[in-house]
Amino acid sequence: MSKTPKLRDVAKLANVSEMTASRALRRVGDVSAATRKKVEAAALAIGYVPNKLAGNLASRTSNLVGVIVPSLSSFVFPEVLNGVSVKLEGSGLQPVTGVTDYDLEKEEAVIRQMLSWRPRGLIIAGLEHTEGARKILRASNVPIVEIMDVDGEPIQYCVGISHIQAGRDMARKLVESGYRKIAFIGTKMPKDFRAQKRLDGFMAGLSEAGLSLCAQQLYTAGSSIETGRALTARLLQEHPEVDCIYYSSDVMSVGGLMHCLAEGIAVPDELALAGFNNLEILNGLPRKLATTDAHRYAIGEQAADLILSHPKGKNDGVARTITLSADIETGDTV
Amino acid sequence: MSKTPKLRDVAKLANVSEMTASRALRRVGDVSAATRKKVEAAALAIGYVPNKLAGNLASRTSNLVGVIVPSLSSFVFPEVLNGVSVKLEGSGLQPVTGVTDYDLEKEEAVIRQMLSWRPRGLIIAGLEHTEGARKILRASNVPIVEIMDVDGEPIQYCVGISHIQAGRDMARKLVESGYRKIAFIGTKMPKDFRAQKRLDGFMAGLSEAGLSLCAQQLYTAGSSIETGRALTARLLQEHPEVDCIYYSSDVMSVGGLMHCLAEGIAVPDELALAGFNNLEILNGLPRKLATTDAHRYAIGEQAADLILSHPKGKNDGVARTITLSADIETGDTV
DNA sequence: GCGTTAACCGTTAGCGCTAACAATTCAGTG
DNA sequence: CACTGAATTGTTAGCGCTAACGGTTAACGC
Repeated sequence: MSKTPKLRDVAKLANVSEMTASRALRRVGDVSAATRKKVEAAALAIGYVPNKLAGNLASRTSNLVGVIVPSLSSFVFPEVLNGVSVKLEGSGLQPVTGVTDYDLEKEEAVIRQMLSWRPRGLIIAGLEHTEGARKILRASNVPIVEIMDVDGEPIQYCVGISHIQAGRDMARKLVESGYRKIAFIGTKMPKDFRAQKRLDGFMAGLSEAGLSLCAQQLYTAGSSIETGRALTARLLQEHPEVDCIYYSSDVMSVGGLMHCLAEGIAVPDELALAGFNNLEILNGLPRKLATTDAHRYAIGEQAADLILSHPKGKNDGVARTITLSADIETGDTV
Repeated sequence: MSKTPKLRDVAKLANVSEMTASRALRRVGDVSAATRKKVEAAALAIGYVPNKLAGNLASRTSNLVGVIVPSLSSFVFPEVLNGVSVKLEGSGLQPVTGVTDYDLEKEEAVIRQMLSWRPRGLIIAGLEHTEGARKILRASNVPIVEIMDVDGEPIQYCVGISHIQAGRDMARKLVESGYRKIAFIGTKMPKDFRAQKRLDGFMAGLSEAGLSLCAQQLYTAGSSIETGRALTARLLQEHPEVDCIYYSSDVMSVGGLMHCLAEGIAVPDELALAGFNNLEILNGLPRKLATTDAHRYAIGEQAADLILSHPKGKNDGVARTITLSADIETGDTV
């Protein structure tokens, strides 16, 4: 029990060449069943664990897939990750997560770090990047999948929904349902491009109907039920006439619902609430709130699929965008 | 722009040896400021991205930290991951996540896969592993941190809370508060060792007071508000006398609260609810439910700290366990 | 002027594995 | 029985980088 055993040790013990041992353990090429058994037994006996650093270096490929997300604290990105994870399972590929904290400079550093592993693919949330990041991504010769959002210029592959459209659709739906005094509550807006796009689309949708936001609360911290509740309380105090609130996230709209429950405000009769994401926490509440399905899990799956099916060779330069439809779940609210 | 540039290309362009270029870019050893600038400029000019596979192989270390968790779908493990991530930030270490789906065989495979990257450390949820896994972990010469749970035999480092104690404490607290008809609702029990331990501790706590569970609902799917609500409804229908329910998770207890809100059951006067984890979703609800803080984030942080502070050399064979106190948040319930 | 020291840079020799090709074995064949 | 070709195994030459050590240079003191 001194050094960690190497392939050489396995080969010696099994009385074959290193190459044969390597082939046997990886199950590639022609190795007779007998020798394979012998090699496997030897590997097991000395507790051999292959060294991927060496293996990947020698074969000039890796089995890593980088996944770069702004945050892991929300409910959103873990689910994307989960979709990626599940899809990659069995393919031999391993997701590696990087977190950017909604900071594009940090994102560039993370991208650099990821690329230095020579991954089989890179999945990045968002279409906004620094020029430097864009440059190394393009030069990388690795399949790049930008996810969540399709409103922008993808580098190569792109899977997501149109947040502008999602905002606009929700505005239309709410107007159509008869609401006129519509407010907005959002968090972390400046750095969350997608939330910003939804708001832009939402306001555009209102304009189409000759309306505009009649109140607004912005907050630069993370989303939470508590925050949603507090902001809703404040907004209603200042603007009691509001009959409908659009939130940047379901977590916040649930907070709004909690406020209404506590204050005896009838939802949706006195006040309608709409969020975004279609999180699981919406299910089981006293009222089913309106939301837009952001297809988080599906986005993760499809991104993984794109990487899996990407042809080995040179990138063909053809960008491809998959737009998922962001369907509105009206719930009881609309 | 044909091949990806290598260190050699940088060195050539900067008119220095590869070694000097390497030192300059890594900022180790003695390199004059002038040459470093030259090398950095060259690297930037040709868009050099170092190859960590090669670098780590040559230096026989890596900057990866494996984090192995049962699931990413719950609210629990992403937060642990987050703690690890934040703590590792700036240290140059990168977390890599592996998911086991609460399956010990799969866990062993994931451990094997992680070790093949020769990581700087391994963080694994839980103390239960297959014999094979235990063996390779022990032989690996990599710092191993088992997290979440301290009720068992750690391999080396361990950070977590005692779930047995947590269950027992909650039982005592509830009994002390006057509840006598106490029920339990849990999900995914057979494979979730920690939930099982809490239940064991809880029942032990009841026994101490001469009580026992007066009803129980088990379910083998993931936790959700919806499931919590449904199981609560069923349990109360079958056992209307119940005055207090202990849930295996806060998500479930929130479901219970939703049922009570819908049915007009007064919480905690008619029915007390207690969960586990102290999730953020508990904040902002009409009632503050009782729970036990599982210190998820802190566990992640401390696990990362242990890896960071682990001495480079051989493991000294000294196991070390950090037990965080699982404090009860009584909320309005108790 | 010569040794001494420190700062800086280069040379050598791998890290542990695998692609590519070469070599061997061993039926089956005419 | 040499001959062919498929199946199986071995040999060679790195993958791209860095540890370890050796050399060079310039400054400085006695």
